Amino acid sequence: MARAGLTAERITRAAADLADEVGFDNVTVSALARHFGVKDASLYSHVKNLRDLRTRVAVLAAGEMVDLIAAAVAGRSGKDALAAFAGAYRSYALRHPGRYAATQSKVDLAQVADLAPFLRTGELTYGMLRAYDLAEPDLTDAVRLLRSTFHGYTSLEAAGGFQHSRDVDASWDQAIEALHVLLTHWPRASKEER
Amino acid sequence: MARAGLTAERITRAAADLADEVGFDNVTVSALARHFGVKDASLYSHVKNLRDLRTRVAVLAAGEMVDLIAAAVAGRSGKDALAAFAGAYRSYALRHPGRYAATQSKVDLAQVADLAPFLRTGELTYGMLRAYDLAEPDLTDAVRLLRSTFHGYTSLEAAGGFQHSRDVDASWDQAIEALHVLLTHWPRASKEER
DNA sequence: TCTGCTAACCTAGTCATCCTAGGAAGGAAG
DNA sequence: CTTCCTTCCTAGGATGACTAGGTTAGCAGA
Repeated sequence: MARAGLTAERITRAAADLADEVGFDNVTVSALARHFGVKDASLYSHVKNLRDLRTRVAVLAAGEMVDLIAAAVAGRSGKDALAAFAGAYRSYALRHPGRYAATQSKVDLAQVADLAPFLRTGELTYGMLRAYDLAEPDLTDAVRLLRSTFHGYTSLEAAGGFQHSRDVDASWDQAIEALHVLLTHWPRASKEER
Repeated sequence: MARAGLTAERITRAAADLADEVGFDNVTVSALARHFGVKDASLYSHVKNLRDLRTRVAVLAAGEMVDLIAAAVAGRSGKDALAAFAGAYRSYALRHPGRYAATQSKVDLAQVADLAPFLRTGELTYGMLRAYDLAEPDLTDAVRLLRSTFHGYTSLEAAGGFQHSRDVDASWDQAIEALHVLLTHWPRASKEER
């Protein structure tokens, strides 16, 4: 019998593709085994268990996503960078819903070998805000607000949470515009706040 | 043998409690049956299937949540109303993570008998923005941005997505403050936008 | 009190999935 | 050609969703 040529990487990639098709939660070891024309048990030589597989998909997706965002932001600053970051973020989340869901799943970071993809996203975000001249703790607050908005908007949109009365792309552009205005008029923490 | 006194409502409530304990995705018919000291099959006389059960939990949670928000917002307007809305929203999401996850799960609204809880949230949000004097389409855009931020922040916080370097409550207060500023300086859509 | 009916609940079974233990075969290194 | 590791297998246990069809509790009416 011919070997299927299984690898942790190939399995992870197939799992990510499957997640984009049927949803991250519906990725099953059995379905992957069928995809490779192989028995379920065979996958366990390459992947510890389902949680391990999910973690691998999360790392893969986080890496892909941060690469795309980095490429989009490169050479831009201020409002341009903000729009590029947001556009790349939303584009990835909508194009790869399963992969994106993976990045948002509770991953035990202690289990992750390569933390770089997760850390780079933070660095990119902080870098993007450099143009707005914020100091801590405003900087962290602004980062959190941006992340929340990006994640919230895309996940609500992907879940069909918005009615169709108003174009979703236009709303998004407007949201970016609004966030830019917000960052330029950021209400700085007064001294009595810590 | 004594009857357990099962009801769709009792099952739904138990499922919601279980969801808050172990997570919405980990709610299982078997576990609920065990909780009632009953066989799995018995639940299917009251609830069609797992999806039906999840939908019921979602409706229950949405109703509870909108009631709390409505109570918090009542009699307030402007920034006060915004802070009250946001506080009630976040408080519910953090106190009842399983229930909150249920409200965010993709619910086939065609299956839901009572749509009122879902519609009331929208009404409350639009009402809250009345003080900021926005016209369409800015109004819808602002609503979407607020919902995105609230949902994004609470779900990132619940998932442990924020580092511990900066107090999460303080960041939240600052975010509300920032959103208030944003709403008062909202960049209105110019005429060439539709 | 007895009869009947309608649920509520059960037994028994199917199917899908995750996962483990241990065996056989491909194929590269010696 | 032999050795040995890895890949993939068979076999099987456990849990969970769900169905078909039977039994019984407990109430309504005679």
